[in-house]
Amino acid sequence: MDIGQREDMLYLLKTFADEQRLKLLVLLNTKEYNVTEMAKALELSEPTISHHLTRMHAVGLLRLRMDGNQRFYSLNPDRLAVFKKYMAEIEVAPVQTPAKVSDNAWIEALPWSEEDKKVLRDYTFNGRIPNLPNKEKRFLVVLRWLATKFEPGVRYAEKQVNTILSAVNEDYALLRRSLVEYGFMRRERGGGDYWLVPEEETIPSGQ
Amino acid sequence: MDIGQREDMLYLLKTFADEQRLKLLVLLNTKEYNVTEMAKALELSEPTISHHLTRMHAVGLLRLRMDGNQRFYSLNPDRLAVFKKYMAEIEVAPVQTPAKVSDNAWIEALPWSEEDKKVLRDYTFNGRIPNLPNKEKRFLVVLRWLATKFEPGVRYAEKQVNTILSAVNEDYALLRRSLVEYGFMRRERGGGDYWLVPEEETIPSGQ
DNA sequence: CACCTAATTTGATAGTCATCAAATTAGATT
DNA sequence: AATCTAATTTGATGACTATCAAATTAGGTG
Repeated sequence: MDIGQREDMLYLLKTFADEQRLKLLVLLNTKEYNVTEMAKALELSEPTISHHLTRMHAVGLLRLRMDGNQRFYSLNPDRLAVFKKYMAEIEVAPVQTPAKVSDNAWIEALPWSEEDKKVLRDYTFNGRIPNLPNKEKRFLVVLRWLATKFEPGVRYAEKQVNTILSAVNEDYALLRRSLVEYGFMRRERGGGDYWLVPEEETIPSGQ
Repeated sequence: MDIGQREDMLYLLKTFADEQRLKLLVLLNTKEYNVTEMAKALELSEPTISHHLTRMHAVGLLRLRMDGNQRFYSLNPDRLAVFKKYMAEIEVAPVQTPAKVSDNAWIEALPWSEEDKKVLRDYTFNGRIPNLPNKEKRFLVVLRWLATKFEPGVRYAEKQVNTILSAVNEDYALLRRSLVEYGFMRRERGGGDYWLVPEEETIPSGQ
């Protein structure tokens, strides 16, 4: 991606990155509109709409048709196509990891079935789980693994739990809730500390 | 595109729409970096880089690997893929015209062959031609039609010509030049007014 | 010309955010 | 502990910009 292209893309991006302008794009996707109509549709003043339209027109995203007093704006599909091309060109190179085998060594060390370990291998990356599995069965594997990150007999404040969980996935709230729901952890009545449920009271590993 | 998706996309867009963050993306495309390295590369302070990284990490674009004191950030290709998918989904619908038949009535009124009229029907939209045809043959049809917008015997200043042509397509300069090149109009020697070439001296209509 | 309507421009205001210096946290080392 | 290094957090500042009211421009019509 050359420098001129990046500048063009940056300006296009900044134009797109506004809630009202996104709404205008969606509107204009179906047909052309004049300024008054758009102001009504978005519940904004005409000067504001005019401001946005001027900007979008300046980057070439819009076409303008004059009709008497009125100005009808419509999308410029060509320009949109250019933008989409830029976006598509952003490389999603399979990030060349330092990829030490040791990164996954901890999985092999777990006293689990091959099947469960495969789930972990599939979903972990540098010790994190960027995307949680949807299937309940695999999600349970993740939860069981998360449980190993807590010490038996120790009481954890909610904040501590959050910190530990967020190291694995951003949606730590979901994880915390799920750990309790599925019986891996318990919480003090009335909302206090959390603690690990002893292994023998837990759902057994899949086979 | 549902509402939640649009919010997600908006936040992603805002994250992308910053010069430094774009640079970071390009950097991280090849390999992981720690904060100090990135600060050096972009010639910004560490807090500033940290600020950008935090944001990018919050929307899930980055992975984080801790190594002693250092924090290595890398791209999250999955999340990038999601963003690209959003972008690709922006519709470039073939703008559905108000399509009153009356809009096209003027075409039927032309004393031309069906073939030529079909070209005009295909390319006009509310009296404009948003995308000029590439094929020379069709482009000539457009030029012949444009010629009808000028009065025989009248001398037009360049600005007048531009105004008339830009009502049809933004690239009025190309149109003006082409009208002269293909012999539909002439220009005063030394660069002055334009005028229409009498019909009988013009390239005849296709069949 | 006077008037009406559509739209833009101008000017002011408020909110967001990129940036950096200074202070703080946290891991590693001695 | 004391210290060193890497990074984040805090707080302040400046730049940008979305928004609207008021003024202005411009086409259309009586």
